[in-house]
Amino acid sequence: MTGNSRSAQKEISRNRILDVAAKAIRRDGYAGVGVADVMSKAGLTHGGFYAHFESREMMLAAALERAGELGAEVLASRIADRCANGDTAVAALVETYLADANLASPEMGCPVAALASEMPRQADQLRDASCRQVQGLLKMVKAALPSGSAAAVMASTMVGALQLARTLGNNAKGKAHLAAVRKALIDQYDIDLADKTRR
Amino acid sequence: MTGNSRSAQKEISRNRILDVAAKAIRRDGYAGVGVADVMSKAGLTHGGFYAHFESREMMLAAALERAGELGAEVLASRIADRCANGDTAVAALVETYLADANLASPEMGCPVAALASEMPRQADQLRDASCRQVQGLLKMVKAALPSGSAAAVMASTMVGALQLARTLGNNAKGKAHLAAVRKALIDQYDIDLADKTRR
DNA sequence: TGTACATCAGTGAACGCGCGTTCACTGATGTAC
DNA sequence: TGTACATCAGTGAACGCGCGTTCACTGATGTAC
Repeated sequence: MTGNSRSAQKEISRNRILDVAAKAIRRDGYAGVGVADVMSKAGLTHGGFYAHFESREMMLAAALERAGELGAEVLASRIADRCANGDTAVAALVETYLADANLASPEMGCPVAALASEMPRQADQLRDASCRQVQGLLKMVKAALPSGSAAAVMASTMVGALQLARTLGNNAKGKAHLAAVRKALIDQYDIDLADKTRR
Repeated sequence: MTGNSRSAQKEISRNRILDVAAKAIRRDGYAGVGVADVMSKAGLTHGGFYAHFESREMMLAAALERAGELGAEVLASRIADRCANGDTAVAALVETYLADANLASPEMGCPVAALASEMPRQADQLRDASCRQVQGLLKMVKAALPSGSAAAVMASTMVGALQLARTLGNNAKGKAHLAAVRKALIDQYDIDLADKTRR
């Protein structure tokens, strides 16, 4: 039976582990996340880990997927709010993805921005999962753009901008970088639209 | 005396270690680089490491600096070649930084692209060194752009594009991503220049 | 110039610690009769 | 309904391994006389 209170409890535990891990990988990177730490933050002991996951790597892949879902949810709802307030889709996307608040809390944000430079180095399963996250991000950006063709640039710019800003620091330097990129992207899209109108 | 053959030999060793490490961090990330591995690839045993560096982290910081120098050299010479062949500065930068060849060999390329998502997580010394690399990249990009203001976007885009492409893989998907970004960036700068002429 | 001594780059064994993984066990939940 | 047994999520100790770091030692190079 699948509706057991035992198996229901187990699934609750698994979900708690994944929520903890989804934050952990974005905050500390794949390499910074340990089995014992995740388990203890989920209120469990490390011994039980392998009842939930085949290996640490499988857990990381599942955590990445979870992080992608959570990140996309947050992003989508904030973008919807901004659009409801009159922003264009592009402006809403840029202002949300590159918000100053994301400097301080990578663990709540986009896993691609948090992990991109580690992604190409992972073993098959985790690497494939990472690749899917990138494709998901590209798809999401494509949906927000007037012309689909520029999605590769827009996604690359946003991911890169967040990473560079985070490296510069959660301070004036980092914020100035984000602000410059936000402004340039939005201005550029205004010009693009104007351009198209002119032609 | 500093001109000793002993101390000269030591400096040669230190340089060999740094060259090895500068490649290693770009290929395997900070987290993937071990003291023993670097030393053995430099033709030494691990015991001698601490005669050259105070700690693993100090070595990583020095290796990052070395990687930045080497990466900038390679970049500058290829850009100069392209400019000599008639490319604009922007086109030369974009085509060089986002060349397909960089997909396969991060260990020869820009350390910021190879390490950006790990950078914000490092301890003080390494983090500061990482920050300086980002600033160096921004400066370099600024020098190649017609209007300095867009350097933040251009640098972010190039770093992000290379990371996303590497995650997509050294295959058709990754190459298509790079090609899309190259084309869009160069087209955009043509438009920008035309725009400025018009006004 | 030659000899005795000092220096020091590099060696290789050992250390301690953290981490992924395993496993015997526990006790609460579910099942059979 | 109650009792005996089976299941299984989670516990906690132990394992083996890798890695950063330390240290006594070696042998080649440099110095003093």
